[in-house]
Amino acid sequence: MAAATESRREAMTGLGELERRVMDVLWGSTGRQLTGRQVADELPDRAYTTVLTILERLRRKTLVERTTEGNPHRFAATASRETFMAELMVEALGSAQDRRAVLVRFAEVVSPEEAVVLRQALEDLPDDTGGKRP
Amino acid sequence: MAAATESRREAMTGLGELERRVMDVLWGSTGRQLTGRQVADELPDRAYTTVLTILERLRRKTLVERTTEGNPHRFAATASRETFMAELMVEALGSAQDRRAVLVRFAEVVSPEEAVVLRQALEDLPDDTGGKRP
DNA sequence: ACGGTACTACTACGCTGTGTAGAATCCCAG
DNA sequence: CTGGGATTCTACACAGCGTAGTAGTACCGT
Repeated sequence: MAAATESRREAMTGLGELERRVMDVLWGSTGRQLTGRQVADELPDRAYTTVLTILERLRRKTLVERTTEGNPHRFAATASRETFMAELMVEALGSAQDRRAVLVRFAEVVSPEEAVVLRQALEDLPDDTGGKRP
Repeated sequence: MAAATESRREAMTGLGELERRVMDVLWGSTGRQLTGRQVADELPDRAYTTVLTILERLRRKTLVERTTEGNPHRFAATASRETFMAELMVEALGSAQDRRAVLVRFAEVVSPEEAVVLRQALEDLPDDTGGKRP
């Protein structure tokens, strides 16, 4: 099989298909550290060594960390899925000059439900509500 | 020279370095349609044909559209930078199961100034504040 | 102590995407 | 109908991802 055919929708994360699946396993394990074997078992259609390679590459990308206590190394995601996604969003935002405009556009583009959630989340912030202007 | 060395920060957009520069030219031209020549002139360190190739690839990705009136084709971005970025953010959001959690995290992660902007943008929305349910 | 077993590390290869650009072709103006 | 720019075709190098074998290493049971 081939590799990167990610129609940019998937490329969003900057990860390949299998890389994402591996991260999903890690994220899905309630933050618990998993051995390479355990991760590989969740991906039965891939060879164990393949999964290990991916885990190592993910480690280089600082998405995964490894605890080397005893022999079976254990792997865990360095950030929760939510944090990762949120950071992704912030990065997208950050690469624009006019963040303001992007945010406005974003507010327009998200679904109404999400707008509500977001509004709520912003209100629940410990921070001030008042007139900050950059 | 080599190609994709985009440390995932840049890969965010799913675009390569030159592709992004080309988009920047297009976005920077106030939405005006530019000929391939004009775009290439903004990127003096690249060959004209190189720029044309990129433009064509961008067109395949539906990021750029071409108007074929007369001979000098004219190119323009299909969406504003802001819209593109905002869509990118939405995509990141959409690829998570728990959009709610991501949004909450996002609210926490953005800078206070941006939180304010976002809040404002959400309030300025023509939409209602209350309970929309599809 | 020795062999088996499991784990890790090293190495390699094919495919696709991006950057790069020359070559070939096309089309309009003069 | 000819020159010159514009457009399209074709090609190549290199990096990243998917894929996995092989080799090296540590541990465990007998």
